[in-house]
Amino acid sequence: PEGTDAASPTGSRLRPSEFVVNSSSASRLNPSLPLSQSAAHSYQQGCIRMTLENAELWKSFHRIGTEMIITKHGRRMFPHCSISLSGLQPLANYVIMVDMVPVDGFKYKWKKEQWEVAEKAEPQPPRRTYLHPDSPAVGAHWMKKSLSFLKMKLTNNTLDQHGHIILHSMHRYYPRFHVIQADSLYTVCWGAVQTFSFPETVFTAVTAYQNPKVTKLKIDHNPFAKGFREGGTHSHSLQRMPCTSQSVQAEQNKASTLKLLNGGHLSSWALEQDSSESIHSEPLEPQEYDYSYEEQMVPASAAYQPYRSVEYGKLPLPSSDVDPAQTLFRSPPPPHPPSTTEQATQHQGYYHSHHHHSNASDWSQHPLFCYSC
DNA sequence: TCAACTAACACGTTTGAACGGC
DNA sequence: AGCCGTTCAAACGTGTTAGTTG
Repeated sequence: PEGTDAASPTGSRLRPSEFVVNSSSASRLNPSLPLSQSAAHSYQQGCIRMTLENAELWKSFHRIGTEMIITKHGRRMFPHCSISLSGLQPLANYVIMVDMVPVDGFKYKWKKEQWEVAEKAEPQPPRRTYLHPDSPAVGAHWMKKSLSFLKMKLTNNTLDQHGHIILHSMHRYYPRFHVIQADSLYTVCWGAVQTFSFPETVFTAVTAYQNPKVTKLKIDHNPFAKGFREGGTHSHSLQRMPCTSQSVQAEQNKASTLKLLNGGHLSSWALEQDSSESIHSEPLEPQEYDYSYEEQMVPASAAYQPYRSVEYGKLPLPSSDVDPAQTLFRSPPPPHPPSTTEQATQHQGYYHSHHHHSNASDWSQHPLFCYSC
């Protein structure tokens, strides 16, 4: 609430004025805000680092276009989200959470062995957050070993009562990890939020696998799918499936996407941008995530430059009253492009510092969080 | 007609209780 | 009594497939 002190990740107490609260998406995404200025402020808050475990596996899927099955009763992710943390205060309590963020404003379809934009995205389902079962725990605990979100499940059932993450099929998402300094689940909303995401974790939610390459990769790596490996009862069906080369497919996707978008919706930015740099379009989906906190984009390291925030200067964004559909159409939907981040030697998370200073109602958007309480 | 979705299925993995040995 | 390792059955998770839905 306004007027209440909030703890920084470093444990220092900051005056409310240091947490600029503004629920206006236009303000949060103000192109005129110097990034370096934001970054400087963020680094003062602490130096929490997050690393994606099994990053190579994620990349393997990312190269061909990760698909995640969603079912009525909930399906685990594979690869599952697993991270490691450093830079936390050993004795301070933290809560770790994950939510899923739409990559763009499109619904996709699998046509002729490639993903194409089908239509505008459906209205976003109830946004839920998965709370790591160890939460809250001290920083020393979180840094002791990697954190697994193995048991997090995805569902397409908007009436789900089990607290699973609700997603739309044929839409693209990426997991976003929140590190919140808080002594208990009840005080989470008063803590500072630091958010991380990884470009290679973008996936398309599906009710049935579309790309046979994804199926094969899952069978090869997921122990639960061992029964379907070569020599199994069903593996023959995979071998019949024709495949196009990655490069050709990527070009086809790009071409089809641009073709579809052309016709008044495609901006010059979309034409200029290489698809590999447009995976992460978080800055273009402000309407998707209406928390009342200042959103600061801070690149974690130079190695992650390809994952930098969008250059707003190239975007002809109106100052306010942004029509979600129009905004989203300004962003070229990436046909799961090969990520340039594969060149990075480290897999440190793309780091946003959300110095959260909001009221409890903001968190009421997280049913799972309520369940935990 | 067709793409998307659902539920049943077979198979392998995981989990945890029960047990025995030290 | 407590700890450790093994066994085994039940529960769980997986992709496939045929049928259903819109």
